[in-house]
Amino acid sequence: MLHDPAQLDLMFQALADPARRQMVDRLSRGPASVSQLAEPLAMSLSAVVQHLNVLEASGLVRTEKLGRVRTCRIEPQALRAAEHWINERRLAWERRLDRLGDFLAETKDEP
Amino acid sequence: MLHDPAQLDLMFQALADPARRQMVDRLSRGPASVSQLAEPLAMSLSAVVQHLNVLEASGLVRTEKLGRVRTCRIEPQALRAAEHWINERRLAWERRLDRLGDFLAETKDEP
DNA sequence: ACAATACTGAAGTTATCGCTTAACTATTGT
DNA sequence: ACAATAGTTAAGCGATAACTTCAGTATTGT
Repeated sequence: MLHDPAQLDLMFQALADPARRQMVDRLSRGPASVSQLAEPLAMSLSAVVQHLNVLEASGLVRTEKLGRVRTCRIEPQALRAAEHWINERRLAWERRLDRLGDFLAETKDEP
Repeated sequence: MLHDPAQLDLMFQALADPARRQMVDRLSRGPASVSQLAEPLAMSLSAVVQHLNVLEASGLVRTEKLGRVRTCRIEPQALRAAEHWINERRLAWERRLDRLGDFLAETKDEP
């Protein structure tokens, strides 16, 4: 259920923005509140919340609110899905190159 | 030289569009001309060329023109760089979880 | 030489993005 | 009770993105 093309779309779109990638990077070192995520970013808290919503909609980040603080954490399964998409394409290409190499090697010294 | 944040930015931005991912997908099965790339896409050839330029600027695709046909192929190194970025963040998170698990296991049955 | 092919480039349009400000709600600390 | 903290929501705005059409340029096949 993670290969849903619509979800993949949201994930890559989410990763396309440098601020959002910075947020993911921060979260890869551990959970954080919204203000903690915002702290290194040169933009309003409001803007950060909007980025966070994009990340959450994409499935890359999950958040949980306790009292007045919203704690955010990475969803590794979603990261894995994006990773997997790229990996499959790259491997398909590289396997193709290998087969081509074999073919050339076999054909080289023939009658 | 592949971890240049600007290049990473271009790559993720390039992958954010479904049409461009479809083009990358097609190219993962082997080189193709611009028209071949355009064929399954419901848009003008001109639009495809624009997408292709984005892909090329990002380093994900390399093209070469012979006569009147431009042949496009995937650049696996660039794909690997994007893959790597995601992988590092995911692993950082998972290692963190592991350490946390170890800590809890050690602390569990103590005086 | 002429027509068809395979792009290329510019201009214009519409929609979406990434922000800002401002006003608001809910929780917590004194 | 009051103020400070933490986040939310809506409106608006300028910039960019994803197209379109149309007019052009090389190349190639007949």
